[in-house]
Amino acid sequence: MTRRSSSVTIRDVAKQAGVSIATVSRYINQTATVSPEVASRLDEVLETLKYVPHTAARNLATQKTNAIGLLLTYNIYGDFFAPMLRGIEEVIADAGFNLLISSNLSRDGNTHSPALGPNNTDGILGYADSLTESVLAHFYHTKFPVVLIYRASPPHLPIPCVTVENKAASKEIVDHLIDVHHRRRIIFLRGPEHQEDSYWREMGYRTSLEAHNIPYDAELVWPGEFEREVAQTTMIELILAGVEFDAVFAGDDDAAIGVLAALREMGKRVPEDVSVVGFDDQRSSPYLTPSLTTVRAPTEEVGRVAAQQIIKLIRGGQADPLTLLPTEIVIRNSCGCQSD
Amino acid sequence: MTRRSSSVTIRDVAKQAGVSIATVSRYINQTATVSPEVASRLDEVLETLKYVPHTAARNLATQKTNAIGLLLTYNIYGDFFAPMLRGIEEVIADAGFNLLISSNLSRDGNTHSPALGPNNTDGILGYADSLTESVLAHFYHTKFPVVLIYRASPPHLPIPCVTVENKAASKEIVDHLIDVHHRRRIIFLRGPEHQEDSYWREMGYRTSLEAHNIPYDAELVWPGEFEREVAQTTMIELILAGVEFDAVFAGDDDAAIGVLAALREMGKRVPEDVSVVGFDDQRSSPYLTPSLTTVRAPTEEVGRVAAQQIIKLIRGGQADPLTLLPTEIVIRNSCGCQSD
DNA sequence: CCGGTTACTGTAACCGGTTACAGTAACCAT
DNA sequence: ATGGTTACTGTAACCGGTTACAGTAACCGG
Repeated sequence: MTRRSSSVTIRDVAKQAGVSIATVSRYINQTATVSPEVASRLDEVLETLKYVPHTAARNLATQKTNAIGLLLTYNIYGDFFAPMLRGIEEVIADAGFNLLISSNLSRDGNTHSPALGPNNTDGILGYADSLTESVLAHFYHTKFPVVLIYRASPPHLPIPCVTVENKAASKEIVDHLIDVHHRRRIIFLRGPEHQEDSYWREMGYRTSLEAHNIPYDAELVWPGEFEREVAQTTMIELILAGVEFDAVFAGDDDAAIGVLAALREMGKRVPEDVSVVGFDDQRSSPYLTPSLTTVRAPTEEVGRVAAQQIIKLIRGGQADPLTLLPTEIVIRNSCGCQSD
Repeated sequence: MTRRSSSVTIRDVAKQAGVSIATVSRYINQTATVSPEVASRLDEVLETLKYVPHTAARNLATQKTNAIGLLLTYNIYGDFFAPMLRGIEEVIADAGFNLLISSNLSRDGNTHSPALGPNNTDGILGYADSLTESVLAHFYHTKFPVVLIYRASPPHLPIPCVTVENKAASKEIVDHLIDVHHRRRIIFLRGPEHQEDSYWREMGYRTSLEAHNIPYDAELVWPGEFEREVAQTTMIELILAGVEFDAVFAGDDDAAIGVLAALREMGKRVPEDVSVVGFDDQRSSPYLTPSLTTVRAPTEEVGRVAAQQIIKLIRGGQADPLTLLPTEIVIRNSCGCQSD
């Protein structure tokens, strides 16, 4: 066939304007000055021909892709995902990069290499456990820019990461339950095992108990998996089993919704009989009944910061080893307070 | 400098294996058979060298990018976004494409050409009004594959689109209000002007009224903008203005949340005094008080279908001019029914 | 033994840009 | 006039793949 692509190339422009392709390239990229006459002639030709440089050709020549990859895990549910993406997209677009997204559930099973990497991106953002440790190690040793989101870097791989402060806010919200509402038997619903957020939230919970001389009681800590249904059935079982408690720290807001449903179902009043608190401050949390006391995580900011970090790295700079974004507790009614 | 990129190229592989680069290429792409000895030698070399073909080079040579673009508008809030993306990503990944995302809020203001187009994607998915009509026309005439999501194609541009059935379900839910709950003065809260979903939902509302011989009353139709706050203040004003009504079709679930808040604030009971229904069935809708009667839109399916269509187009096939995904009303308590 | 397949392989010309290097002309100071 | 700048421009060699075309050897039927 040898049919050239129908698109207009730099040579077409050069011919039309009566200059060499090098001049066209230089003018377009502003990498050298061009005589005024040539400039205006080029302006005109570029306009009439509607020339757009071919990305692949440019990438090949410059050895840059101008794209940043975002690696996701399959479980992109949840409210927090859209804001995170917005944060990322915003700064990436402003910096003139494109965003490439891939989730690692790809059909090729567990090929150790992800769909995004050095050959099609200038750097990648790895969400949670979307990257295995071995891939991470490989990227690290080849100095390929990577920033981790919602995940700490593995032991011997000092890869920059950005996530939110879980422990302090968890302690604070449990403190609130104890200090303000005099709760002492507080159930904690864990997230998925080996999940970092979950781990640190539990640490916050334990730290608060310790600080108040309340012994840790294994009978009060159960799986909630950050999921509504799981939390709901767990709570129902606990109640049926006769476990005594006066408050629930649900792990996250999704689980809190399940807890609320379970308590209503079992005839317990919130917040009179039991206080309930969550973590995340989802969009719907203010509108639950009662409105949910929880912890606000600056999700969009996480995205923004992560994007800034990877861009800094790509530009040859240093990134911060660890960015822990502050969280704040937001008091509503489910704990027993009377907010507006 | 002339420093070659550190990455291993097809020539390195060829040299190591003692064959020509053409042979390596053919083996990798399975475009021709290769003798068994060469094959096994290549397997080995590929493995030890960890060769990964350079995407840009391949794109340049084949004139394909193997990527699909998704154009977004700035307002990617909302629950519906994550599922839509999941649907898209799922089928795109399965088909071996990459997903490129860009929102059109880019700093270069309203440059008429979007960041994603023929030079860096094989086809694009345009969400809502992310593409201007003139760009759409240009793509259409150059036969560049485009599929529209949540938007109908403009008059003279038969571009495939996939969206959700709004009118029938809206009529059905208003029918329910009238037939089952004997409501007659039903407020409708419009979405943003010129928004297609909003238009068809209003058509459904009107059609239902007509079918029941209830005259359309302009006093009952007000802006809700699909936003919580707007809906809430609108409702409060209406009540203060003394408008009589016994039901509200909120336009969408977000607005319904605002309506619920306004009614509570003004001392009206739902559903005893007024029935409230929404549209979308957001994740939180079952957990509102009372649980929200609404319409379920198959958002993830929209993403999947759109992705399938664009892939079909890219592969040279025909796409369906219009895919209208069915919606279904889901009855809960806010209308007055007693669901579980 | 010979012509025609079949199976495989290599050479070299692309794809569409960027950029090192060399060259030209104009200008300036000596 | 001479040499040294400065300002601009063109030639051609890349970047790392794909693929048309040509070539070779082995095999097969007559």
